[in-house]
Amino acid sequence: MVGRPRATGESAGERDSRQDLLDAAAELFVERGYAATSTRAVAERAGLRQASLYHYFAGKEDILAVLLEGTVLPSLRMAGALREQEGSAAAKLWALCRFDLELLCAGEHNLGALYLLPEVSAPRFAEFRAERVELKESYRALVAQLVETDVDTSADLLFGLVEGVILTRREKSIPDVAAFAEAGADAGVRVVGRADADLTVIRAEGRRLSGF
Amino acid sequence: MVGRPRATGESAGERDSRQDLLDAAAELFVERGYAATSTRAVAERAGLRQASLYHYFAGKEDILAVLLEGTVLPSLRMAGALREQEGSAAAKLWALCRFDLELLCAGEHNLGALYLLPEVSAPRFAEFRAERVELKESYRALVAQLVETDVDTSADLLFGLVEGVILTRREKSIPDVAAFAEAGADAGVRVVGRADADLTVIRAEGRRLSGF
DNA sequence: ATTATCTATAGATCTATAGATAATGC
DNA sequence: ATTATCTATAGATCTATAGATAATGC
Repeated sequence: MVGRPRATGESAGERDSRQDLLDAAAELFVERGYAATSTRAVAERAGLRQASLYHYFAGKEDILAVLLEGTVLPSLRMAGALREQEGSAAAKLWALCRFDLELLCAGEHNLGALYLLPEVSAPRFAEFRAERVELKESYRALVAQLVETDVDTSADLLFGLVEGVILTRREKSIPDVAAFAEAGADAGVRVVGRADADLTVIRAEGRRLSGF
Repeated sequence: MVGRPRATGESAGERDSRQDLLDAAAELFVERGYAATSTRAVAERAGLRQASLYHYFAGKEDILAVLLEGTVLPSLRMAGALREQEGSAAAKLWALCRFDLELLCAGEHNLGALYLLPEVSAPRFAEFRAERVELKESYRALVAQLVETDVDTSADLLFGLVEGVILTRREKSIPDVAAFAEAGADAGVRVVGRADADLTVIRAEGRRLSGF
């Protein structure tokens, strides 16, 4: 290994020190929040001394920005892929809900909880926020094809249903993620007024669309 | 007014300085978060100097505890009142969802966002968290009467749908709160599988139950 | 020579306490 | 005398920078 050895004796994790820092920050930001997490806490959890963090990141905000970016991009890509396919709006909505729910439930840390941090409203994170607005637009466009009135309200409620899993996950672990995501997607299409009788068909088409 | 006058010249607000401090803290904790809000910021927004805050509160945590307490108690009371009435589970669930949604949408500040603060997981706020668990139990008990399988999952999704409005409210204002709350309650009973055909009846009974 | 780390620290906070002061009430 | 406020400050952070050091690579 090039460079001075760590004072702790440990060597970098499976990937590298930068990734060690991101992992440590993810865990601490989710559990304690951004402002309450010091650069010292992040660095030391990663096995480094506080100042060494500045070799990899321009500052604390930079770390949060990198973490946030990683959480929306997959959903945006999925929404785009669905848009370009043939299929019913209900099935696309089902597939999008399921995908987002799986993503929010996946991973050791509840990374979706980063959205909840009040610091995210700072100008520094405007790009991230714009991407979330774009994702919400995708939901809205599908909802518009499925309900006659109150498109905005339905889209708000549906988006809330999906993101509500972040709050659920904060208080308990979700044992069967796949089942939970499907049940959530079912609930999503019910919110926009699909009768249970149609669900079997929608689900089957939704699963097919997810493969692309 | 007894006591030394404020250095700012202002006198206390409509109620008293303690309430001025609570209002200021509510606004700042919701917008910037707990750790990122200094006692100086709270005191000065309330028109006092930093140290004067300690005349009313033992510390910063104490302020958050008081604010949190005020946000669950009304919902718990409503859940209790519904439990003691005659009525269908679907109508009770509708009424509870509507009540909570109204509450979360009411008030100048998005006080529900206080639940999102990572600091709430500290031992100091265990009582508040226990009360939220109790509220969630009320949802679960009603859901258990309405779905056959996956009671827990349905209750999680439903609770998420309701609390999701906190996230919605962070990004946009809700113009017609009453309409939004009813639409949300409708969506709630749909999530537990009620067909649209039954909704008119459920709504009518739910509104009647809300009056108690 | 380059790199990854370290130690040390300046300067800016922030919380909570000690004790003074400017009102009213008795 | 009591109360609500103030000023001042101790002590504990915390972020970011400066500059040293211990490896490898050439």
